[in-house]
Amino acid sequence: MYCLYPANYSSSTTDMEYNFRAIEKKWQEQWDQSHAYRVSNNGPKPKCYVLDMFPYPSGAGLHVGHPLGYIATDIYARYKRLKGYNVLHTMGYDAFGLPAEQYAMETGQHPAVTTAANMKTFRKQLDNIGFCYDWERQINTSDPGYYKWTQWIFLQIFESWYNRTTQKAEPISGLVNIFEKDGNAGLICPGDRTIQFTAAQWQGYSEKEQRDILMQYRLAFLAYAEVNWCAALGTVLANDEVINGVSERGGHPVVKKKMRQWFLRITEYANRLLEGLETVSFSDAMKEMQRNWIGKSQGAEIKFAVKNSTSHVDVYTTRPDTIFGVDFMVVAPEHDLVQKITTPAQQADIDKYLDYVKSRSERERMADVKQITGCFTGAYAINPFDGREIPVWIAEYVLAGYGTGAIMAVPCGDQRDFGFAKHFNIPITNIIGDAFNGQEANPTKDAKLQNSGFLDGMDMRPATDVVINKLEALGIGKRQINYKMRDAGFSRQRYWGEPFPIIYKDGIPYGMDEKDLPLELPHVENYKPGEEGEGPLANITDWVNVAPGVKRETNTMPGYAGSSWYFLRYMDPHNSHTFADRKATDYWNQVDVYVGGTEHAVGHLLYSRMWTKILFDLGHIGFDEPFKSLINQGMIQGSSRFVYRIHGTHQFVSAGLKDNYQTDKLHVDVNFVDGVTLNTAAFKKWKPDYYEATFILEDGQYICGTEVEKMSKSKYNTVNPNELVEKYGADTFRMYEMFLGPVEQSKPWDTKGIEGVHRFLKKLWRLFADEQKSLLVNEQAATPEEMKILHKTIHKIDQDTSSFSYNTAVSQFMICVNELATMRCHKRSILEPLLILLTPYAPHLCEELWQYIGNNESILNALYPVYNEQYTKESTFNYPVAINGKTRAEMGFALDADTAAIEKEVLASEIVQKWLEGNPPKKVIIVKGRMINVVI
RNA sequence: GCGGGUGUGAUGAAAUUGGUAGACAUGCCAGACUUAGGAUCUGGUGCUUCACGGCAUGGGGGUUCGAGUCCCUCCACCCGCACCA
Repeated sequence: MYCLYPANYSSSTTDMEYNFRAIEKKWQEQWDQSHAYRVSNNGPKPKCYVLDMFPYPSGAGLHVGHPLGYIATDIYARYKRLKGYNVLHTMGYDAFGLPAEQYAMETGQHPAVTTAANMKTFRKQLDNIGFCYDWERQINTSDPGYYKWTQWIFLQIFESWYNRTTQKAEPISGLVNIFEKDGNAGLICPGDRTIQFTAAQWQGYSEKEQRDILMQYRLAFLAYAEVNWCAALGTVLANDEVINGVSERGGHPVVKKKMRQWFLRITEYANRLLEGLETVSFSDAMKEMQRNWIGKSQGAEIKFAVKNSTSHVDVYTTRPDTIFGVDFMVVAPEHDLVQKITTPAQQADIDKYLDYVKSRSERERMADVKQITGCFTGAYAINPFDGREIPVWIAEYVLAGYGTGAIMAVPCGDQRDFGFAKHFNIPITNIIGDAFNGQEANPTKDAKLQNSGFLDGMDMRPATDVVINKLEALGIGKRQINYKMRDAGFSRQRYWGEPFPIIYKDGIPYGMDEKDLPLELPHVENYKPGEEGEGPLANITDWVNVAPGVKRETNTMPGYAGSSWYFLRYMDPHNSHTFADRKATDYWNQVDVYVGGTEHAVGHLLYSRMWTKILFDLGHIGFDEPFKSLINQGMIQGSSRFVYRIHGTHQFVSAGLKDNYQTDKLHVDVNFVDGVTLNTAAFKKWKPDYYEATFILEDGQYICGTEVEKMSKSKYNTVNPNELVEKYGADTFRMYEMFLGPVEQSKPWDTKGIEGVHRFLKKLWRLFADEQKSLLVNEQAATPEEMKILHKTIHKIDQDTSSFSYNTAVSQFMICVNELATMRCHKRSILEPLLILLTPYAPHLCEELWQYIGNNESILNALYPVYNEQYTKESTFNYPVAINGKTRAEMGFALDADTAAIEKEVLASEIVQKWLEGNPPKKVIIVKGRMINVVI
């Protein structure tokens, strides 16, 4: 357990010890009353927008991992304020989501009720830590006043198409105008490339036919896609709820089922999302992840005729140069073509294989590379260049959603194709001569082609173009840019999400009238799914059926709907006329610094970037990238503790002795463990099961096993920030979280070191006041040494704070206070600037001392001290003197000393003479102000 | 499988970005003050050696006067993979 201080509940802050509880309470109340964190949407100061990824308000509350990023941004926001900026710093809740609904199913409590309660808990925990959020701007995505605008934006997307010529989203009404005049000539339909019609044809279409075509162009559109269908539960499951092919709850089988669902056509934005990365400052790793997700590749689409059939197999390949090495084709099992080309003789085998694939998750299909599966369709494709017959297979490793859902397999050049060919005894054609050894594929691009018809003898790289040109000339293929990214599924068969502002008239979807928004989520009595896997809303018939033949959409939007634009709502959160006033969005513009975890690298960040681009294209905002810079906080992991129970008994054996027994490993609450030593008395009282526990000790103690895992309630390794704030105060807690290490780095939580930070704050306090003598601060002039440490500190803190290097900033504060304490410096001219520097980190303590030494204005608005180099300049440097790179001595020289003079003195020194052993040095390297190296 | 990240004392980490490895803390050891210490202060603390010295930044190799930092290669762990948010 933690060591305990005597409870220090005095409400007075005039006694001269560091009474953090009273101080923090006092200033939090005062700042609240004075609206110290209220921010206006204008003013003469430059703006700065500092944003945290807002949390999902889970029932478990905050643990110490959550505030890591929040503290970092809070320090930054306070720092920028002291530097003279108008800082927008806000917090809210991403309050729609699956856990609340699951909880509702288990307990019958309405998600709105539990969510409100959770938000209250979060707020209390956040307040405890002393953040400078403007809480008047708090938002909640499940509030109708908020999701009204989520629905409104959805309608904008629904009523838009992506004009590939102008490269932006435009209103669908403009597209209709074009169709009426010219048909869709030159406007490739993104939903179905085969759609072609003239103006006359368009005008002849029925409304349904016209709207069906428009749907293929819309940026929010309906299409069929597979979901995880659990027949036993009668519901669609999230990937999270499926474990090894069965439902998490109940262990029932889960299969794929096609359902009509909403999608966002994010693929139209693929290229802009890629290019936009050049304009933002995200880490290289983050950009790399987004690039890989978008997955742009260049290659060719090739049409292969199928023998004795009118069908053809379209494949996408990045390596058209290897076309003579194609030994088989693989079509995705769910591809429409499969049923058309399978021969009667193979039908039974194919059906069996399709059943198998239905039970496999996409992840399993891609990850299980050792287990090669597939099935021959009986059909043969024809190589257009040499007429070779190529067997067509289906295999789970080819996914329908990528490219054309079919590949040409070149075993000598692709390892997976190679493995497949070996496994099914398909003969391998070698088109790269010696570069292929027959043992493994060689994916080289730098070989000379052989066995390749008209390409024989050609290098692979130029051959690519030759093949594509020929394909295009023959009209059986074309150059094609492809993206791995798929359109984003936007439907959930769930209750607790935004209802779609869509009604179906005779099955045709229409957007609702803006003036009827928000379409509020109706109250339901239970959360059971509707028929055929529809969401619970389908059961509320009088809500669904608006009028005869007029029905509402019963799906709801996914979690990322509300979070794709929330940063805009903070700018103008109470506006009831628009999602955010254009003046406000123009003023605040992009988020200057956005902080959150890497787990959002490809989901949330890509979606919000897309929404921003759409709103920009449609003229609603003036910028097309939401986040100017992004910092990824590391994950705080939990350090779990384990006890070992001898199988079938109540006896627990210490970790060092466990191998002598057959034991069960059980999590134990980390709060019962000091380091690795178990508090056996507390453990026995933990659960009734353990009341009769007995222990086999080593050296008189019970030692626990340890493991680093995700911090989670179920693993009993969570640490609640409230308890630490209670014991040490918010200022200590804030600084300790920062002192742990770089914000970007993941690390397991360990409470042990928090004492050191607390001691530091107490030591700082004693520079100002003392139990016996009370106020110590005096008006004496500072010495050069004192000015030197002060200005060194200003320099380092300013730099580190602006670059989010908070761990090293905290150590600099410690170094500074240690030195000042040694010098017994109590001078106002030194301590006052130091307090301002520290304010972003420990605001309560700094405000208290600031007022204590006679300031009347709040330190929150003080002026940041300015570094003056003149106080830190050194005239001499203590050079490390190395022999062959190994430091052997130190010698001091003036920084402006002559190199030759230094060399002479170094060579003459006793230690260097000793190592030289009378020989002349081979070389002497002198780096001014750095080091000296003598090579012998 | 693919993609991204991390690896330095007993522990969290630092290292002016190729220049004294281990700053600052925690822990531990010794001491001072003290009725007391859970306050405070002082000193010590990578490993090894009596010492001179030698060895140390996940393993192996390389470039360099000089490598934690750059290059090659191998290993271990963590995170994500499209319906958790």
